[in-house]
Amino acid sequence: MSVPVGRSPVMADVARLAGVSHQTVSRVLNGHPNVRAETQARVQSAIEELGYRRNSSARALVTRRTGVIGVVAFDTTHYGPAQTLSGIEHAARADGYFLSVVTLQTVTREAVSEAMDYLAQQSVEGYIVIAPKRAVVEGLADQPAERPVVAVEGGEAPDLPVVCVDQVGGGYLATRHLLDLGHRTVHHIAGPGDWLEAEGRIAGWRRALEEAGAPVPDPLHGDWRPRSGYRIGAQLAEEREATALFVANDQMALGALRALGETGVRVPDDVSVIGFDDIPESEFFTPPLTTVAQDFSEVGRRGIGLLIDLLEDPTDTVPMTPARSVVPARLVTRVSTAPAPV
Amino acid sequence: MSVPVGRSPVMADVARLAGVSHQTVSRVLNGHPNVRAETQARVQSAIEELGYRRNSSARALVTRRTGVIGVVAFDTTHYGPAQTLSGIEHAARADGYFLSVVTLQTVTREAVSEAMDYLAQQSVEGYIVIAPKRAVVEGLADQPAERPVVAVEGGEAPDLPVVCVDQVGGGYLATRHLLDLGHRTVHHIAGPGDWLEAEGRIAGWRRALEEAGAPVPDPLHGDWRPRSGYRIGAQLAEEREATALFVANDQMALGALRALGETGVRVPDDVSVIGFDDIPESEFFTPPLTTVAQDFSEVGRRGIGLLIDLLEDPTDTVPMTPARSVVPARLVTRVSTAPAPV
DNA sequence: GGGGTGAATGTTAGCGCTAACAATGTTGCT
DNA sequence: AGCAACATTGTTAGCGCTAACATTCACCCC
Repeated sequence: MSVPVGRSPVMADVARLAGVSHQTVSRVLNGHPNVRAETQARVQSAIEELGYRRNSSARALVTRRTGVIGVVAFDTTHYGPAQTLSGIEHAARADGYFLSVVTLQTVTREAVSEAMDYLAQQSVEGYIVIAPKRAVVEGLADQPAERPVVAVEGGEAPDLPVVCVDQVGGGYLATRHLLDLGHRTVHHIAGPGDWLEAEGRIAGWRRALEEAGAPVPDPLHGDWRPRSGYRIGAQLAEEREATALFVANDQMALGALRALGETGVRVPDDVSVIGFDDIPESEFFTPPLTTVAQDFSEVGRRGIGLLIDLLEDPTDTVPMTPARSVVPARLVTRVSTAPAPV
Repeated sequence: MSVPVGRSPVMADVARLAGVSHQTVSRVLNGHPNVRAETQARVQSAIEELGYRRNSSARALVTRRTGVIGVVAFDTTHYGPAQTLSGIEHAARADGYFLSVVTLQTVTREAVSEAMDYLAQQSVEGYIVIAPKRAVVEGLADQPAERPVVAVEGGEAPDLPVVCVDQVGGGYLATRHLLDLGHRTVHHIAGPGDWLEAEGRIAGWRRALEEAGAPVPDPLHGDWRPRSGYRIGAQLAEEREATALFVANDQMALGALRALGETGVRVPDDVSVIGFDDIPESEFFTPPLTTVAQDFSEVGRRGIGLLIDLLEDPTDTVPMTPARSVVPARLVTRVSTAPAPV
């Protein structure tokens, strides 16, 4: 008896040791109700004695379920995406699913569909795609869709279940905050044009300005990175016109802060600056940055929740209007914003 | 003919359409040499016509290979770990492996072994464990080790293949840089005591000081986060003793920079500050931070390389001295360090 | 006491694939 | 021509599991 050498134990080994059929072992493993408590205990201890572990491939082959969710992520060096991924991972594990992750260098339609193809090789049951660009979301909707897909940060994706942070609301919140402080208008350093998050934040900013009857300056587009914020910030500092600046993310805000500081523009005395994301560093910028926080973990959780609903839904029908879940943004007030100079 | 409805096509369907046996289809799929070009083309087009995709579970069942590598990561909200994960992911995909990731909230021995257990359910072929704490590495060495494990950032793990950045060298580099600028000694804000990276950086710092015959102040331990750097920085500013400060990561350096600035200590005129990590933000700190860069992607690549060697090594013997790969650190000079005040 | 009921267990048949072997056809060489 | 060697294809068995059905047994009720 004891532990067989040479190969790892299979169900039949456990069955033999426990003096039952392999099917009874299977029943114990799957929590089937009609097994005598005494039998169950015998099987259980045989499992432990042998260190038996069920072969997931064999199981998947017959159940036609792998329990694997494919995730297409990108650019996990940024705070937001990394946090979202982490939220997805925890939620998935809590529900007993495994995650297979592909991270993309470039966020294009082709790269995404290639990644999904790669994941399909592994028989994932469904996908979560972090889709921050319009082109990606549209490409996603075109896909043959053999398996459920949930888009995260997919803006107002028309035909796809989506979870996202309320970017428009966040942009509105930020702008409104500055207008409430008495600024005549608010300039905006935006993200790249094709990013949905950038679009949403612009929309919220514009709405707040229009609602208040304030002039709407042209938004200035950066590339999310500190350097672009620095460049645009330097330009604004030179023009000496803006008194309030809404920057579409904290990294660019950092660059802008630095450019302003270097040219002798005081923040917040001369210019108020507000960011977006609330990265851990922003509390310690010079000066500490007022910003808009997003609950990325919640986005991940809801994304997984939505996908699992789709996977386990017994009715095979796709609902007319795909589910849509919007997580609110939150204003975090620190030092970089102050009443307009008189 | 055409696409069968109701179920996805299997190898037999392709075989029928192409007029061959299913085994020939298998041979084409596996790139077996002895298949006539014409047959291969016929099979290929049948595959495309049906949209056939090989069932990975069935394949894994018979080959006993899942092609899945389990990754135990933690705290992917920090720059370094997130970057490392990304490097691992790209390298794995390039070699045709899939990644199943578990991220941990707490880095304890138990959490790691639980995570590995979870991954074992999915029949991963091997593990990459990001093991930044001594306890974790030791726990890893105790594991039954049914499958290969590679530790990343595991310091000088005794009995385990390890890939890590040369933390000692990096600490030495940073300290040496400050000593070369004429500072009498260098104070150190270290990471938490049980972190291997913190230990390594301390060791390098200490070696550089001792080598130069400089006094060795007590290292002050933070928790990697900006706030702790701020607290310790404020304390140092009050003491007015240090002229050179080596901070174990950029986030704490940011906090220290802020504390110094608030108390009127000028950087680098009064105090030089050097960080570690070279996060994207550090170039735009006030002032731009001199720091030590780590090539995380390279770490990920080497980690996967090592593991795959282990997986595909035909000899089953574990080498006497496990492989060990050390990636050098690199000094990035910016504005926050300057010659000692006279 | 007999038959119906349901709980507990066993037996059998695949899931879709690859490995091993068997059976062809094809070539080159004596 | 005839045979060996090899290239090409087909046939069969089985990986380890679960679903479906079959069997056994205890129990209950009229």
